[in-house]
Amino acid sequence: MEGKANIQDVAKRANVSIATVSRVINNQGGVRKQTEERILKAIKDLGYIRNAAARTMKSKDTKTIGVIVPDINNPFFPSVMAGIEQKAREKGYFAILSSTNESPVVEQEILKNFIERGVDGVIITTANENGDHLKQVHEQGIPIIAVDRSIQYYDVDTVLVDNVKGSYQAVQHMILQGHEKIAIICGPQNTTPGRERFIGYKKALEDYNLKLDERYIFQGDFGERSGYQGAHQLYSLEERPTAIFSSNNLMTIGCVKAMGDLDWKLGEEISFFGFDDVDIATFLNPKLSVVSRPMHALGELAFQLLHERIQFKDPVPKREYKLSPELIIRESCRLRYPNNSPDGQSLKK
Amino acid sequence: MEGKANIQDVAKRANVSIATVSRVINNQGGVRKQTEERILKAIKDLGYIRNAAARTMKSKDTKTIGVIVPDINNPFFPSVMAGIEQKAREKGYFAILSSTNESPVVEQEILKNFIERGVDGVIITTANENGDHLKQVHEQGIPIIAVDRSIQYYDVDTVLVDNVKGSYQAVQHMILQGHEKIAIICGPQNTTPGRERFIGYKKALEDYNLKLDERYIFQGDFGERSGYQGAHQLYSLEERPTAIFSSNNLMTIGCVKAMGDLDWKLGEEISFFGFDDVDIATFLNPKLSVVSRPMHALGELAFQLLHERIQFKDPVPKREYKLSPELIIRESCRLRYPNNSPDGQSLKK
DNA sequence: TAAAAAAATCTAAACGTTTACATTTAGGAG
DNA sequence: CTCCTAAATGTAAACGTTTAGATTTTTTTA
Repeated sequence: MEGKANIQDVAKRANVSIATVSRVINNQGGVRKQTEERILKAIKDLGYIRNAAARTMKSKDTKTIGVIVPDINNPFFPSVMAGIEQKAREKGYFAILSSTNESPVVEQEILKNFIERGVDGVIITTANENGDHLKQVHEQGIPIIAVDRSIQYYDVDTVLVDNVKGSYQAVQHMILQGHEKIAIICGPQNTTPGRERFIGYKKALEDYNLKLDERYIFQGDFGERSGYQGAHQLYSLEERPTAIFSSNNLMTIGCVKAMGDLDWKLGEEISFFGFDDVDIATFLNPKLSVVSRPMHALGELAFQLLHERIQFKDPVPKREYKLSPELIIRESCRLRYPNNSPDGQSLKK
Repeated sequence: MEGKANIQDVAKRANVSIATVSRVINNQGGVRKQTEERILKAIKDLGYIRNAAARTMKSKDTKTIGVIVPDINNPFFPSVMAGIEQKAREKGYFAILSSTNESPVVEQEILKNFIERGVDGVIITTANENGDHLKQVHEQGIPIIAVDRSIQYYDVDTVLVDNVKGSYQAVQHMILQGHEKIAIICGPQNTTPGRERFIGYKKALEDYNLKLDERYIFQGDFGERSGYQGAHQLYSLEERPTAIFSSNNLMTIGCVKAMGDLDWKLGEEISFFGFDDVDIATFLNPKLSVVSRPMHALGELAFQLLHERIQFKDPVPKREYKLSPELIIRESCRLRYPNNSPDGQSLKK
C-alpha cells in the first residue's frame, strides 16, 4: 500500500525467491504456471512497479530515447515528434522530449542529462550545426540521428527533407502554368535550407531556359518581416513578377500580408507558392499552394534508423536520407494566360 | 575514453576514495581545495559522467518531473510546456514530456513508465477527467498537478484558466460597444471549458439586463466545422445578431471562413470575439479580437506548485488556481452605432 | 611539543534489480 | 523403490552511487 513494494516484498508474499519473480516480470519462461499466478497476484496485491533505476543499473539499456528540438513552439517539431513517438511505442521504446530554445548551452545541458539517464539513443535537430558538443555522446557509444539539420563534426545518420526538389517542383509548377517572371524570397544563404531552396529555384529556371533575373531575387531572413518587405520591393519594380516563391512559412505570412496591404491581387495579378504549409493557407482566398514537408514520416524514419543503430552496434557507415516534400496545389497559383495557351516558346525542356 | 568511466576510476586516478569523489561531484564541501582540483581533473580526463540510475537508487529523488499532454500538436500545450521548462530549469529540475493523443490507455502506460523512472512529480492535462488511473501515482506518493483540465477522483492541485471571466469580459466588451443581439457559439456542455464559457456569456448578458435569446445560442463541438455551421445558422436568422462570441480557436476559424463565404462583413455587419488566440487572428482584415489564455504563466505556476509539493510532503489540502485570461482587443469588434451613441437604455448595470 | 579540536578522508553498507550458477523438485524409466 | 534427467527454483554476486560512522590528518591551544 505504502507505495514502496519491491521485488523482495513480492517474493516474500508469493513464497518464492526474487529470481523467480524477476523471471516472471520479464517473462523469460521457465516458471510453473501455478507459481507464476501466485506471483502475479502478489504483484497486483502490492501494487508493485519495478524500479527502472535498479533495472538499468544491471541491464544497461533503458528502452528510452532522447529527442531534442530547437523550438517546441514551431509546429514542425511536434509533428516530427508524433512520428517518432508512434514508431518508438511500437518497438517498446519510450521517447523523452526536450527543447533547447535554439540555445547551444541548453542543448549541451540536455545532452549531458540524457547521458546520465543512459538513453539508448538520441534524435536531435541541433541548435549548433558545428556539432562538437556531441562529442561526449559519441564517446559514450550512444547512437545519434540528426533530423532536418545536419551535423558537421561527426558522421551521424541524417534525415533531411529534399529542399532542392521541393523548391524545384514548386517553381516548375509555376513555369508550366506559363509564368516566366518568377521571383523568389530567399532564406539566409548561410543555412542549409536557405541555400538549398534557392538552388532548386535556379535549377528549375535553368532547365526551362528562363534566365535568372537579379531583380526577382529578394534576400530574406526566414522572418515574417522580411517576407513583407520582399513583397513590397517586388511590387515596386517597374516590371513586376507574375509569380512569387517564398522560401519558408514565416516569410509566406509576411508576404501575403503585404499583398493584402498593397492590394496586389493574389492568384490574379500575382501567383504564389510557399515552402511549408501554414495554418492560414486554406484560410485565404484563394487558398495557398505550398510545398509541404513530410514531418510525420521524417520522425518515423528517424526512429527507425536509430533503432537499427541501437540493435546492431556495428560501425555501419553514415547514412543520409532525403525525403521528398509534397506539392500541395491549391489556388494561389494560376495560369498565366487563362484564356490563351502560353506561347510555349521557352517551355521546352 | 571508452565511455565507461565510473566513480571508482575517478577515485583511483585522483588517488582518493570514492566517497571524496562523490562529495566533489555533489559539491557538499569539506574537501581540500587541492584534492578537489585533482579530482576535477581526473573527471575531465576520463570524461566521467555520473550514472543517474545508480544515483537515483540511493538518493530516491531524480530531479525529474514528467509532463503529460493530450495533444502535442495543439499549440496551447507547447506554450504551457515552455513555461514549465523554464521554471524547472531554474530550480535544477528536468522535464520530460509525453503526449497521449487523447488516449487514456496511452496515458496509463506513460504514467506507469514515469513511476518506474521515479519522477519526482507529474504535471498532467489528462485525457480522462475521471482520474481513477492516477491511483497508482497517488499511491506512490508522487505529487500531481492538473493543468487546464481538472481531475475528479483525486484531490490534486489544479491550475485552470478562468473561463467564466474570459467569456464574461469578451461579451461585456461587445455590450459596451452597444451590441445587444449577441450570439454565442458554444462548446460541448459536458466539458468544463464548454460549460464555463457559456456561463460567462450568460452572466454578462444578465448583468447588463439583456435577455438570453435561444436563437442566438448555437451548440458547437469545439470543431472547425461546427463553427462554420454556427455562423451559417446565425446568418440565416431573420433578425441576425450584430455580434458573435466563439468559444474556442477551431470554431473561430470555421466561423470566420463561413463569414467569408457568406460575404458577411466582419467588423462591419458583424462584430466578433473569439476565445483563444489563433495564428490567423492578426492576419485577417479586420484583425480578430480574442480572449487569450496565459499559457506560459499556466506552465510556470504548475511547476511552482509541484515544486512546493515535492519539497514539503506534508498533506496540505488541495489548491486550485484560476488564472485570468487576457482580452486582446483588435479590430473585429466595432461600435454598434459608429456615429450615434447607443441608446444606453439597457446599459446600466 | 603534546593534547585536544577540527577538518579531511576513508570504509563499508545499503539501494533494487538481473543473472550465472547451484540446488531442489518432479516425473519417468528401469 | 531407486536413480536419472529435466524443469523449477534458489543463492549470491554484481551494477555505480550515496552516506553514516570510523579513522586519519591537520590545525589550534596551552
